[in-house]
Amino acid sequence: MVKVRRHIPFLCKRIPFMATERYNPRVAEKHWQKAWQDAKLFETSNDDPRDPYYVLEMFPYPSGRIHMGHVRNYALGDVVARYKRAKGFNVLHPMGWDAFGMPAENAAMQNKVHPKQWTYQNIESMRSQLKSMGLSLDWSREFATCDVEYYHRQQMLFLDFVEKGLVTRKSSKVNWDPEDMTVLANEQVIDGRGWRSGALVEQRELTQWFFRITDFSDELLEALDGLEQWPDKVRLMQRNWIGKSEGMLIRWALDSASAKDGTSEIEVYTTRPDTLFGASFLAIAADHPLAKKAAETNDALAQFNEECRRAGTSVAALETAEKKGFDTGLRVVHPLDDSWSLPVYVANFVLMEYGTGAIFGCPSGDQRDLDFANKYGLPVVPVVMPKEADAATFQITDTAYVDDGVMINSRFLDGMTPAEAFEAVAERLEKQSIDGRPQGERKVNFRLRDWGISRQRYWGCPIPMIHCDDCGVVPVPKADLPVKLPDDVEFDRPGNPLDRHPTWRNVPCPNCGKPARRETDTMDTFVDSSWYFARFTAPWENDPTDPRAANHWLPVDQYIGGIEHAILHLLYSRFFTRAMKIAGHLDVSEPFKGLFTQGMVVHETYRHDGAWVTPAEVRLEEIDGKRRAVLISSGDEVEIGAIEKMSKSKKNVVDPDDIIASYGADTARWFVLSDSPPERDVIWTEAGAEGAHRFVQRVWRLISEAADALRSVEPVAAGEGEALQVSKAAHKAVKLVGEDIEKLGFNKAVARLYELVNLLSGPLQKIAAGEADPALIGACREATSMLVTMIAPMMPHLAEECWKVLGGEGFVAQQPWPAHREELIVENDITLPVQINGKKRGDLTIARDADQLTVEKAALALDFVQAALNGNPPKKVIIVPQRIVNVVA
RNA sequence: GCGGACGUGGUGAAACCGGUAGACACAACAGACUUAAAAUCUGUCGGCCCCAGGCCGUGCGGGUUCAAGUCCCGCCGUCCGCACCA
Repeated sequence: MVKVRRHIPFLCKRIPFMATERYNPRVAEKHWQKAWQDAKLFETSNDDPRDPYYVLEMFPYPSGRIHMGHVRNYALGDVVARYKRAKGFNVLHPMGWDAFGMPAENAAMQNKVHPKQWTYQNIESMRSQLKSMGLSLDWSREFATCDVEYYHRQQMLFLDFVEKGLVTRKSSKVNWDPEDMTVLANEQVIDGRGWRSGALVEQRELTQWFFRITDFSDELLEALDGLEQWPDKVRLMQRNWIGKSEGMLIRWALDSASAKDGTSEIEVYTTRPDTLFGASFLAIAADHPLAKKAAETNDALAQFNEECRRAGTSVAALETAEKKGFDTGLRVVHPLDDSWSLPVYVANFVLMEYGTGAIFGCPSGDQRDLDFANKYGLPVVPVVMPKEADAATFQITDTAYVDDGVMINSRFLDGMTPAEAFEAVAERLEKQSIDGRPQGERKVNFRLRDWGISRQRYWGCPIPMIHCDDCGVVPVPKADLPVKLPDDVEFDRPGNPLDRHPTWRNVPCPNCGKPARRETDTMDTFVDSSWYFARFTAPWENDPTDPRAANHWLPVDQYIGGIEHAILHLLYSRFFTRAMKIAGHLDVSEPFKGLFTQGMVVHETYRHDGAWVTPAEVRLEEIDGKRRAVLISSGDEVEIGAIEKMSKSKKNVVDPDDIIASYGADTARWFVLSDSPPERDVIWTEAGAEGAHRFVQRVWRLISEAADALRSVEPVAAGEGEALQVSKAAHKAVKLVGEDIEKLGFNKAVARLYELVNLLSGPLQKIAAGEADPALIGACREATSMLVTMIAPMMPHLAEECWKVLGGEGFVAQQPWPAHREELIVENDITLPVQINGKKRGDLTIARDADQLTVEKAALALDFVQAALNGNPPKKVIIVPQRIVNVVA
């Protein structure tokens, strides 16, 4: 038995089917999209008196084509937007383009296209792709972040932030490619080498612009508690990212032999002062001033420091690398015992950016320190042990003990808990002094660093500052904004074309008029996406926002996007909103009230002769229950690989254009909403898409064939018989589907709609055949109206088509969500499962309002209960009202 | 390395606050219709057995409970983020 399925079936062959034609999405979808546009149905007024509701999906990067991830993201948001409109809200649902960034410059280098041209062309084609999805977007508010009109306002905001002291300049490290003479992004560094040149990448210090997000560390952390409509995991990720810790700064004196020219101590930050007696070394970052100084007279150390700098700037690279250290030869004196001295190492896992760039290592209490100590033969003294362990024999060899317990080998701390020991050490060190200052002080530390926004690239928002030899760094006067990107640039050489632009760079100083130079760094693209949601509320304004409009719409009621943005984008936007508030552009602190993070779209991978093959080149067969894949062109068998995130490199991509062209947008939307819960990954399968499409056709067939009979009758809920079952099912579905959509449980809403259609199919076929009584027709008239209104947020074109054939007025997109009647939903009798000793043995059907005693009596009278009890009284009868009966025999 | 998640039939999943495990769909199989195919419709569909019944079953091993997919402890596996990709 061989079954063959083509990936994309062609539905052009029209098959006559009883009275009606097959639904043709290609015609219907275009028609309704135009009709909505002509009626300006989704253009939103800021003055509408209804309650506002702001739905926003993360705007796309214009890579050129939409992918299935976009389809899923925007389908989810569109359901919410259309549903909320039906619930009577004035909905704002805008769209724009996150249009600055590296790919445009890469394209410029590779294909000799100007980034601007490349970007705007991509936007053109992606806009028409998005429009083919039938999204209820207000396109009149559209903008791209690379529009001068947008980045002009971003420059205004930047200057406001400078004025409010929210911007600073300081030195920070970048990946430097010595061959291409250019700064590389982390993703451009592969195994420590530049992706293009292959040269070993170095770390270089550059003076760069920063937003002072760390001024808000505590505020951003505390306010997370108020974000109740955010996923817990995102709040937790942000909490960990901000990384508040309560610890101590401890000053360690260098011993007399080590101290030289002004440096007499090393300041260390620790969260575990309680483990001080377990210390066996100090470790400092390669960029620590002392490491640099020591390297001046120690070539081997200088070389080691260089090696650390080559490791790249990403934390992941540092931490996964083998832990290495280099003994500086310096020694420090233990703060609680001046006869005890410890060695000072430079270590590759200590970061200058965190704390003081120096740590003390307690090998018994930290796995990393233990590995380090074992490698370099340093002592390991256990200082915390589990409560029940024996201090005399407790030892640490390969695994550090990191849990709570009792202090040992720690002199005056012995017997205390670590928390008590923390206090004891803190009190002592606060009183001790070194060089006239306390040796230790309590300090709250954050892992969060200031936000470096300088990028040495062309395709970004120019930072509106001017460098003057006499006046220093001077802001561009607001009247001179925008600082426009020059169009006449070349990408024939690596590096930032703004740096070598002959005229753009040279300007008179706005202060003194002498020749000066523009800042040639542009802003991180995260800046662009940190306030676009506010700009959407009044994109026509000359100022960055119209505060009235911003306060009317913000915070965004429902924000939807990928989990990959859980930390940076969302944290930066939260900071930006606060900064804009300080600058008077709006009066809210949090940008997003509700957040939803959707999963990815994944697909099977296929390989042939070691090369990846696209799904479109493959035919799937099933022979004797075994799935196999063959190349359409040659018939060769193809290896079916793992299911992975759709990516160009693995070629496991499905082009939404192809899907929409063959099945229509409604099928694509329905598919991505079905089956998988939206927060989880969804596997795109061709069979699943066909199944979704069959449902589209089925709904159309059932409704259009019965439409003639339905059109002329009044919708009315029935009181008895088969018609009552129809009414009950419809009213119940209205209630449950609404609840599911409110909770963003779209897969469950879809399942309930399938259920309703399954139930309606018999009666509707009867009506089409002219065999139904008036009560059934009336009930079905109401039920189909309800069904069509309910599928409208998900499959808007099909719904309009059905609405029309049923003789509905106007657009279904403007219909209110149906109201259900509670009395049709409540059942008089309920069926309770009856368990004996926790195992289900049967059911009990009884009046809904029966009291506990009645239920117990009825349950005990059941024959299988009697049989199980065998004449004995039950030990216990547990009745959970409306849920279950459990008889313990 | 650190941080976060996830794991239920052949597959995607559902199961509210600890209360009928597998709703709904995909795939598969059987039948109806058809000259045939497609489409459509009907039925079966976790495993095992002594099959009107029963036993086992939610990654693995323990525990709490009248009752565990759900709570607790310990493992195993998969995926995501880590500050210049967006």
